[in-house]
Amino acid sequence: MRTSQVLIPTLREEPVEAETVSHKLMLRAGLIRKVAAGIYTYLPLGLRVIRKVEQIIREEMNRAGAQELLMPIASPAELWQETGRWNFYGKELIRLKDRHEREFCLGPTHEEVITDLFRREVRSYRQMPLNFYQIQTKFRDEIRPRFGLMRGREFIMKDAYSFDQDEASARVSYQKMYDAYQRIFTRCGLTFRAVEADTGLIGGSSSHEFMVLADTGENTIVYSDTGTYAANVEQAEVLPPMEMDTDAPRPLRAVQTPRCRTVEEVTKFLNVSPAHLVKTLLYSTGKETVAVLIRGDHEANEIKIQRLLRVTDLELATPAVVEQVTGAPVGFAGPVGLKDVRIIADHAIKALRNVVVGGNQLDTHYVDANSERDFHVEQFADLRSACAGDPSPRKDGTLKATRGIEVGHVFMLGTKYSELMKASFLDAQGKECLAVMGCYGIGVGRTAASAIEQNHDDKGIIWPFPIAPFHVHLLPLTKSDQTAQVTLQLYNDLQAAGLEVLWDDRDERAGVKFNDADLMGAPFQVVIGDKGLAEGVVEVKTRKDGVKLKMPPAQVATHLTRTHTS
RNA sequence: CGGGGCGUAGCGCAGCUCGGUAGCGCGCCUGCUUUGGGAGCAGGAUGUCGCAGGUUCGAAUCCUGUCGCCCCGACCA
Repeated sequence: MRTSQVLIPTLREEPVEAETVSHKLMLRAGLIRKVAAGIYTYLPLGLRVIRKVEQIIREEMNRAGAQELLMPIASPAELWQETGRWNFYGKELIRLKDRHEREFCLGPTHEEVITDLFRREVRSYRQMPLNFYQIQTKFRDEIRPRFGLMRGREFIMKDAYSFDQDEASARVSYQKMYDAYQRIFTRCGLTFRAVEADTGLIGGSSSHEFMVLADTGENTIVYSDTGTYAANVEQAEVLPPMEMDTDAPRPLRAVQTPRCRTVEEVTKFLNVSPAHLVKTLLYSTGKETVAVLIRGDHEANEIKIQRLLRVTDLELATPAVVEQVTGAPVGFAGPVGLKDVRIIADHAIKALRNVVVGGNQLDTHYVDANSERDFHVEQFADLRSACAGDPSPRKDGTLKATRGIEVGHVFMLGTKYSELMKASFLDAQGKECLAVMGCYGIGVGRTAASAIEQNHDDKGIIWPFPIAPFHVHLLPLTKSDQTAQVTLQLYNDLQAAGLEVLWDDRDERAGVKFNDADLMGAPFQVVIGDKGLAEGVVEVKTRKDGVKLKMPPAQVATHLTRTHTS
């Protein structure tokens, strides 16, 4: 393709609206343009990348035995009411009414629609297992869209849904998708890791997220330094402490801690380590207020707390509630003498002796508090997030932490949707059974953006070959007949060799062409100019390492096909 | 939704305190020169100053409202 015949509006300056590398570069390299918050147009170059990622996904999904179909973007409210998600999904679901006042939503995901299809069309175990997928635009009215394609409100997703006769078979389907995902992200040139993830209130036995390792990731993952364990911190299990404090209990004392509210302030003032302070977090569940005790240097994990309490709604109590419950302003809550509130605690608390806790009174804390003697904990459980340095829950090493971008998620759904929507089939014994389901998502745009996060330098994008919008960027620098002739010849030769070629035929100076080519990030650049042609050569530059090779034009096609496959 | 910030030419910004002809750089158009890492000179085009009210002889500037966007926290591919 010739640059003069395609819209590639590169930007010289950094767009102010963009924060992350991938967002900046996607705008600067002319891949996308914003239409509204979290809603983008894919320009020709960006669309080529999207299509490449889609094609890789399509090939691997087909290879794994999934069949492609395409469901509608708009779906009727009734289906969503059947599963209760019409209400549960809340404001994230974009709703609309047709001319007859009938309610619809724009699909954020398609469990309802696919389950409806299954129950209408599938009768017998002989038709199973089944796995359907689609690559389609989704709408989620995100609270805060950001980072360009990383978190859009409208985005392209590959979603797949499997239907099996039983758990064992469902696990096979799940594993097939897991393996397909490994191949997909590997082919996209990403460094990633599959981690155990939260199964949330949906339940089910397994869930894995595929995390692209990048500092700009919105998730934290932990993994064993010597073993295979890896999980999202939200999910990662924390083992109960191995060793107990052996100090003899000292008598409880109240001390004045003027203007000390935070863990940092209190521990600094009292000169104790945060590991010997217990913070008391008050949570409202909608039904009651619960006190959660967490060691000062640990982080409460609200998902774990929700799971233990079996609630879907969990929020830190408002200052008014805190004051009502503790009789003191925020910052001085403690378990000692706390009335009418259940107290639950993280495992780590059990091991502690003589700790600092809030005094339930302004500017007051207790020191040398001990559980059972001074306060009663109803239940100890794993309630905190894992952190670097914790032992791996598989006992296969010590955990390390890193940031990740979630590009894919595979999920065992069990019978949640088949039960609610009565998606059943007849087994070999003629018995009616519920389909065991799985669902599997990949963010297409997010995958492309992640590739940029992992592959760029200060000049621009460095596309992995399989998803590059073009493989070769032809840069004729001079206007001689010879240059024109060689360029045209190369353009034809390289395309004949199966390479996708972008030909910068603009009347621009060398510097402009070089900079734009580096920005757009094709894996190879071929520079044609009178200087080289005088010696009978053109220059082949590899974007990744900047290495330049001189060779006769006739050798370029062979050289490139050999290089990129090696 | 809570907190912070911003809306002035295609892009990046100044002007706003203290009301009085709307500016700068880049880009764009024309011409000449230049041509291997973001050229030089000359000429030119481009704005309902986010929108709606109000105050005023007069509003980009002051007041009120509203919409949009960005950043920090709870969701997710």
